[in-house]
Amino acid sequence: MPRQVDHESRRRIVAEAVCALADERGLEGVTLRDVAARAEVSMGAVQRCFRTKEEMLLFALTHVGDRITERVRTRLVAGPAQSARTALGHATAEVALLREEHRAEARVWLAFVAQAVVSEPLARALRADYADLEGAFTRLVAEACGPGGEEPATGAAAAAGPTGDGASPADPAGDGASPADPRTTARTLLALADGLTAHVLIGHLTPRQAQDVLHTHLAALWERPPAAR
Amino acid sequence: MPRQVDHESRRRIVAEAVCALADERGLEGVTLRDVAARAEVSMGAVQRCFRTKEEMLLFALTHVGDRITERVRTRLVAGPAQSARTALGHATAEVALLREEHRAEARVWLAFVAQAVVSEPLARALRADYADLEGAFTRLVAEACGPGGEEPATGAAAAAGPTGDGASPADPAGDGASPADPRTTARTLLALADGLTAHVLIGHLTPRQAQDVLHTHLAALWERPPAAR
DNA sequence: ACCGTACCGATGCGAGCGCATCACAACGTG
DNA sequence: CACGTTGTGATGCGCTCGCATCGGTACGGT
Repeated sequence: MPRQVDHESRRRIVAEAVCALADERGLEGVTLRDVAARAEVSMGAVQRCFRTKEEMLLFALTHVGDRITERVRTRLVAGPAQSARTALGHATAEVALLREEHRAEARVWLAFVAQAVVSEPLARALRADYADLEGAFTRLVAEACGPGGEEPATGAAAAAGPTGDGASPADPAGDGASPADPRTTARTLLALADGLTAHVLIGHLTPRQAQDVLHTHLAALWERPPAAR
Repeated sequence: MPRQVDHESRRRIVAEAVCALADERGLEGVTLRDVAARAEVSMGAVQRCFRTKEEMLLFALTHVGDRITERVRTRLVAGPAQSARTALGHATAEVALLREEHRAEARVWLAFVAQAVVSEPLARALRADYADLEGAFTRLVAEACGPGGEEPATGAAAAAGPTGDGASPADPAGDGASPADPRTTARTLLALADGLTAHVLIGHLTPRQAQDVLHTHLAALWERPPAAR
């Protein structure tokens, strides 16, 4: 055996095994032994990479999160010539993990979300991911609905990053005619995407039906006067 | 001891204990011993009520599901004089479990949704609940947007029940100007509510922010020409 | 009054868990 | 070429889990 192996790549291999197991048997079915067997390494190797099980799960979560946001970013810069509106549609569909080949990721993600409710470290990682996504979506929405509405999206809008305001002030007036700022629209899209993911996973909706819902919602967005948003 | 006790009420007590534990420690933290201790009964009593642990969880899930749908129904028939639009807003907020006192139910619900991904019996129960909700919401949407849009909701529209078509046909034309039928609108509301619930639970949104998102989305619904929907 | 019966609570069991430990093997170095 | 260092994989330990079992107990019928 080599005197020193690439720890980082091994961590990724283990993380993949965690995801595979979480996909088929849920997060409860993820044990150190099974992970080691699935990753085709010894249990000791897994324990060398991660001091504790929770640390392993946390790494797997950030691994999946990075992969998803990376894919969204790739999807956006791949077609910079497209309008911001279609770019937003693609990004949302990507986040919703509706495509068949990403079903596994969706299951893993939902499992982690549920676990994060009772595990603060996981919740922190999840919040960071969502903050990034919300920032990117907010910029995209502003671009799609703001100036003209149809011109191509700039690549810069796709770059994710922290947005600053942790807690938005929320409109003081409880009135109904709220202006619906881009941030709120982005939050709506994100929550809708996650809800659809869950509904598809438990079999309440087919991927096609979820796609329809998403498509209809986006279409309704553009029909409203863009300047008002 | 009485020769025969009320099994049904005991099952409910045990179900409450399951929910309490799932709320604070997640579904993985629910063990037969702890459930028995929390319900202040012996472990043998729990095993008498439910043959297996999964049967116990399934009962707890339907218990919670019934309570939520019951609350939605109550909320609707309580104010029959209100417009269908505000009724729909109240119902959606209720399903989203945004109120502080229902946070526990939200946590339990999310835990069950995640578990249902790998447990077909749980998934079945969940699908049944969602089918009911979708039916009720579809009727409510049709009433709110259909004939006039503002007249009071009838009590009949609030009664939940199976709707029939298991798989909607989905529009054949892949075009953008879809008419957005009430069913699709209802599915959007349901998915949005669930997504918001999850985002609040993991701390990405505050309840207030989620309420704003919901409120804005509903307001946008009514601004569009009602006849077109 | 008594006995049958249905129920209860405690205990036992096998399995599986996360984590700690340890002898060994494979390199880089003198 | 020998040696120390370092990573490795198997094994052990303490614990808790779900589930099965069993003697004790308090009714209800006759």
